Amino acid sequence: MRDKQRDSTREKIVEAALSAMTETGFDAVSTRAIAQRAEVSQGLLTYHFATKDALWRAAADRLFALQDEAVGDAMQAVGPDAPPEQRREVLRRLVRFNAEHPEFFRFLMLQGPEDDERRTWLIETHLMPVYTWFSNMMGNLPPQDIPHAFYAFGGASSVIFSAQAKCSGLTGIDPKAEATIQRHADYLTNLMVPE
Amino acid sequence: MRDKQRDSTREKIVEAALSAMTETGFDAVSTRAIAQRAEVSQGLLTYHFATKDALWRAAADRLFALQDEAVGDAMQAVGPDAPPEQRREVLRRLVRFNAEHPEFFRFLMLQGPEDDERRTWLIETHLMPVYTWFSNMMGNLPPQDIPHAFYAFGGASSVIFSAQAKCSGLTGIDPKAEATIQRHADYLTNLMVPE
DNA sequence: AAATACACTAGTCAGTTGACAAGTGAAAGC
DNA sequence: GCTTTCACTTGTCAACTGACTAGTGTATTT
Repeated sequence: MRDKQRDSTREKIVEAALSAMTETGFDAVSTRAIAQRAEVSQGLLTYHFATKDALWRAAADRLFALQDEAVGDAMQAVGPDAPPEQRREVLRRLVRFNAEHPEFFRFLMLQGPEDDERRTWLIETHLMPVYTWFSNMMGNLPPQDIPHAFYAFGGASSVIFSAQAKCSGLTGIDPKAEATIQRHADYLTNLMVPE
Repeated sequence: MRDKQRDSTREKIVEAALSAMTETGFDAVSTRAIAQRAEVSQGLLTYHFATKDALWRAAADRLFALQDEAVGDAMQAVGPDAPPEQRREVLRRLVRFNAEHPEFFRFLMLQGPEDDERRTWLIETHLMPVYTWFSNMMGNLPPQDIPHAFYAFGGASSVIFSAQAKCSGLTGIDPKAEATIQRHADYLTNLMVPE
């Protein structure tokens, strides 16, 4: 009973931290602002997460857990010899994940070059597995193209959703609309894995 | 004589502000940190630029002036009926610009949804013209594909360079290397405008 | 029913923030 | 040569930062 309460509070805090941090970045967000979003006292943050840094890591863990849940199994199942349609399906799911979680890409981009330790931790703990799966899935490409495909697809599939407010103001289309997501997925899939 | 000094100082400050702000974001950077980079006193920032916000705008102006210098003329020259090779050349130059100025894309991404006024100013003043040129250049595509092409190419051509430190740590390739830039330009150009 | 455990709050700390006020000194104008 | 201009520095301000300490109240254990 008390444990359940504890977990739900921690979750509420991580959720608030994640959304706050992906709006303005780690350093720009105060623990008090996060606490206010989570509707708890500021002291409670340092109670559950010793430092702001630890809270950042908890937010990262949550983010990659979400990604794994959404595309992990599909991505691992598709190897270099898989039929193109399977690959296309995984790419479509990745686009959809980025549309539903624009904070994922923002979190990665906002983590700048300034903090070596956080960056290294992020690469080793979370980024490397994803890159390995992607490499395996796209193993049909020439090996030297893999990093380019990874970053090209990563950027191409995310920016339109992660720069949401700018996108609708600029192009008039609504990046949250189902039709937009669908069209973006189709557009990219056709580029990367032609039928 | 004094005017020249004034201009070079202002430039030094804008330069420092730009590099600092694109590392950690607007709110996370202190005016004192910027002043230190520019090797001037903190008070001088408020002397030349009344507020931190004004300094941000000056940084944006400089960034888009750089872009215009690098690709503006080429982009405006290529219309919907231009031969593919011309379009390919502009895309290659855009990739190169993003490689040489990874701070450009970072600046755009770090500007989150939090500040309406800055975002609107950025769209109307700088983003809209670029989007219009791009639309015109890619006028051979179905109109409804234009926003998707814009964001897909924008993201695909930038992230590998703007996430520099993460990229070399993750993939082992050096995004600053000439060969990498060339390869990325070729890879993307072939995707977007097949020969 | 008394004792314990612990999720949680309030208050406090030194250090940092953006902006401003007052002063300095060297170049430009007369 | 005297005055004015102005790029620039120093010092100061209230407001805010992350982390810590000392508590409080309620559920669980004995």
